Amino acid sequence: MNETPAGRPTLETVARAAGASRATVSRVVNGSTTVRPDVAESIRRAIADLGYVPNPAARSLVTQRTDSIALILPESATRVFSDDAFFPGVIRGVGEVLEKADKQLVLLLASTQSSHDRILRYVHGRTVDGVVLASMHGADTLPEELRAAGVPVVTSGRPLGEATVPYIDVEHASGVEAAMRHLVGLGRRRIATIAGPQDMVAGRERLAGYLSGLEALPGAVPLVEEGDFMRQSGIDAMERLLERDPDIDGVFAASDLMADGALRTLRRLGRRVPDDVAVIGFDDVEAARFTDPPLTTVHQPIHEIGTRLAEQILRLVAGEEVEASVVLPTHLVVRESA
Amino acid sequence: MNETPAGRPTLETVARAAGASRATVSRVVNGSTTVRPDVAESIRRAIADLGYVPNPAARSLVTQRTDSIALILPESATRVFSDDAFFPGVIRGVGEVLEKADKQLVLLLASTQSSHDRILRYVHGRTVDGVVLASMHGADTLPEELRAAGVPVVTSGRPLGEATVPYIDVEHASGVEAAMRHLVGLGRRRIATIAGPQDMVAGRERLAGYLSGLEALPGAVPLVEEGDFMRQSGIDAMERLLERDPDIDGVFAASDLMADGALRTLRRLGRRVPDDVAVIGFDDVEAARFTDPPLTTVHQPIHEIGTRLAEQILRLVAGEEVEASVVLPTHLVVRESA
DNA sequence: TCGACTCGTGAGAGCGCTCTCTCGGGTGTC
DNA sequence: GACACCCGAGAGAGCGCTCTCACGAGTCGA
Repeated sequence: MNETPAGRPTLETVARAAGASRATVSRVVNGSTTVRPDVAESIRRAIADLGYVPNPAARSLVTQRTDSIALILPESATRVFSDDAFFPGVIRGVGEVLEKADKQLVLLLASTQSSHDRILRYVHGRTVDGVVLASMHGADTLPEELRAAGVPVVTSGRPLGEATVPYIDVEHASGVEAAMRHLVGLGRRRIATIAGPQDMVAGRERLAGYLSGLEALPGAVPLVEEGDFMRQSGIDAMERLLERDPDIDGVFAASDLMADGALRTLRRLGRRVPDDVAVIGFDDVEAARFTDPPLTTVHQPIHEIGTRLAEQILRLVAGEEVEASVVLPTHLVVRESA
Repeated sequence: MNETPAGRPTLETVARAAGASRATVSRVVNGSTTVRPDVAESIRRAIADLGYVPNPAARSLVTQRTDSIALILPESATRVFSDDAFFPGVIRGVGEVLEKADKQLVLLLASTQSSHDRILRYVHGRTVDGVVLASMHGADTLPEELRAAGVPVVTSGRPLGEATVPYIDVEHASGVEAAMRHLVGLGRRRIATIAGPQDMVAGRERLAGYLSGLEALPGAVPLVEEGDFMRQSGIDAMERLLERDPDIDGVFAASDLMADGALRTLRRLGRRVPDDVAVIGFDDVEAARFTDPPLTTVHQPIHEIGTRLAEQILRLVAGEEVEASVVLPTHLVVRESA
């Protein structure tokens, strides 16, 4: 009935227009070198003329690949993790690398319950070739389940408990230790910490860094209050800390936001920073340059976490081996608060 | 050779296991009601036993749907637009609604040049059923091109120039006017503004709101410096403003970040806020509660922008009509800076 | 000059699903 | 009791692509 189908051109359409077979057109589309140059050229022209674009569904049906990677963000991460900057930073890093590799980024926001199943369905349905899992809280079973499903997985942040999948993380403890050395070097002797949530590895390791850094001070007792990485919790924790010991002269906060909160409490209670109390944060988010005074903090390479995550998952998807873990360096950025 | 294929179960596998035909299993999977209950039940059991999950590629090959929606974020938006909070906020809103509708969210980060083509390829390849376009700079041609490609599109923020696709935006001008009334009501007479980029509608309309709000002050001359929505530009713009007129007693900044920057400059130059100079921002991001003093600002419903975007694109994809535009209300949140 | 290769190309199967069409058998009507 | 009807279920085509296999033509050595 219809000689010229109205819809999108298919391989068949292109083949007819170029006077070649579907197979040869497919070869050209996929960059095979075994096609005679002039034939390839006329096929390319036909593709351009017709505006042909391969149908990815048809392609993945046969190749069993989808050329897309899922990035799973726990709901909490979308607003909590240390700072909002973490989330966009990682996404951009991942996106950048995936774009170069011509892979799609499928975003799965894991809001609690139901999403767990939904994610597993996606993965079992092979909607994606691989999964990047960002900053898990607690001992989430998702990494393990995904691994069991036979899908390549990389996580951001070492999982609590035994690590069963490759991960990318940063040197939490050594970064904090550098911060502690800096405080001690400034002559601070009563150093407290505002720790992060202890159900996250980042929270735990930064606390561990504080404790080990404290060993440089013989006889010093740990002074710890826990926050949730957000600003308000830093404000509150600093109050509790000062109640417990009014003579604190140094504070390490496990996130910049909490450090900023601490700064506010200190200012409100009449302490001068850094004169009376030196404060160091962790993350080095944009806002750290704008606190009052500008925040000395432990820098972590957020963007690189994203690019590394993407690189690893691409290698796994390609069937290559990857290191069980990549731990990126952190370093102290000295500004005015310490 | 192999009676029991090792791979994932297909409809065929399930059909054999349940003693039914592929068609009937398909009916059950897709919730058709015309299947005898006992048959449906045994099929469901077979599905559960085998862990069957439909292959989305095969499905979209025949249905011509992909059940996924692209969210396109210009590179700049991922770090600039008003505040980082905007980006995650919109994503979460969009993701939330799409998840409920069982659609996938495909994130396309449009980093300048090449991505333009890549996006068009995606869309022409029908990798997605619809597109949500976030906060375009300038007179981007993308909305128009997408529309021409016959793909449902919704944009966030009214595009500059003629709007050819449905959009979601907020009441910039009237929100700013409320802010201006507030300043005038406080007795301020020399009111300046730190405007946003004038190649973005948000920047223009907020400036328009300032100008129209200024009309309540007979004889008042507009005092405008332009920023880029970021904090540093607010710091700088406020300096220029004070050079031009040291007696400024009110400032409207087109973003909270710029307002925070202005606050810093004012403090540094010895102005008291709000006593000497009252300051109002726009956005009502989290950080606005923590500026010094806490920022009076125009609230915009970031999360709702996301949910509305998703709702509209879902309706378009479903073939329904949608309003050419949805403009969400803004309102003034009075804190201490004005 | 002939057989053995290589190289470019086409034919055709089949990926897993949906959906139309068809058909058998049960029900209802007069 | 005969006919029309409806409902549940199966057969089979086909979505657009990749990839194996086969084949014809050209190349080369003996």
